[in-house]
Amino acid sequence: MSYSDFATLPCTLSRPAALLGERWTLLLLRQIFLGTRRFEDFQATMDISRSVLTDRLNVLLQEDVLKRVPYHEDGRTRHEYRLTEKGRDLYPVLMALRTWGAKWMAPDEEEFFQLHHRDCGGDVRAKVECTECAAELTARDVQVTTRQ
Amino acid sequence: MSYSDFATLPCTLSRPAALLGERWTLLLLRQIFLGTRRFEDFQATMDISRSVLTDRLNVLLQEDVLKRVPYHEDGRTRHEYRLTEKGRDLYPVLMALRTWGAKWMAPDEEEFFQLHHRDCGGDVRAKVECTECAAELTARDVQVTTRQ
DNA sequence: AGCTACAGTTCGGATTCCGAACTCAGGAGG
DNA sequence: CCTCCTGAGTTCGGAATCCGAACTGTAGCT
Repeated sequence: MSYSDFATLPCTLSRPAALLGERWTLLLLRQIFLGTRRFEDFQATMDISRSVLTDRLNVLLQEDVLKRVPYHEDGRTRHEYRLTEKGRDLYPVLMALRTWGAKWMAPDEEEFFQLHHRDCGGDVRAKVECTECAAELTARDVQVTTRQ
Repeated sequence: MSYSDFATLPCTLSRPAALLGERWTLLLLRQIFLGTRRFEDFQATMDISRSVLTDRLNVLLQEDVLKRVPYHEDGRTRHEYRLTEKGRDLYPVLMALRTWGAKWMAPDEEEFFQLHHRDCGGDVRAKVECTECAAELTARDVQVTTRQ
């Protein structure tokens, strides 16, 4: 079993983990959620090599996380990369990373960006809950049943 | 700015994203949350090369996500890798991946493992909420304010 | 026609990864 | 004491991936 086999295991955790676990992919998604959409802007802000950027964008297009959308500027037609619904749905993953980072890897300096609930100005955090009783859960509250 | 610079940016999202975005790291954490603790078992179940496994474990030790704990077997003392509190706190990240995977990458076959709330047997899912008003949030409900 | 900007592609060298063999420590068995 | 065995790495040569820089192609503007 090689790395890429985890992308096809019948496991709803290994599949996303293999996809997003490739180098640069999480950082690329961060940049996208921050509003970057164009090849040149990804390249300039992240300083990723152009060939790897091409590859990662293509993988995310293929997985239907991103879509190429035409736009007009100076009367020209170009394309930009935007999140699909599937891609937007990755928000909790990024927020879970950020919530963890805020607790355990917080920088001394000022934060690079801040997030607030539009309606009430409150802070944003990720959590795990039970769909039945709505209790907030930690790893210890959850029973794992492995197949066989 | 190279890849590793994202690990030291004053950004609570880029730091975890750079750490967990290295190849194998998310899959390694998955295996740990499934109960694997020993070098040989990681190597056998994931089929990762031994040198890369050594490297990834060392990074997670250095970041205080894992700790080496002595154990006894056949009268011998060996060491195993266990989650620290910081490591256990990554649970929402893995659950967010799984929630996304269940919605968008679900396999046709039977799931590799299942999760249930110990107390009530309910399903487990990750979500994003506002710490003020407790509303569940999507990317569109959140205002991003970039520094400067 | 020439210049510019965006969005890639190509390619040689550097880095990382892989697989297999090797090392090392400690206990068991003789 | 000597040898075997096992877990946990380390080493190393070849393969794959990544990087940086240059190159290509397309379309509009002057």
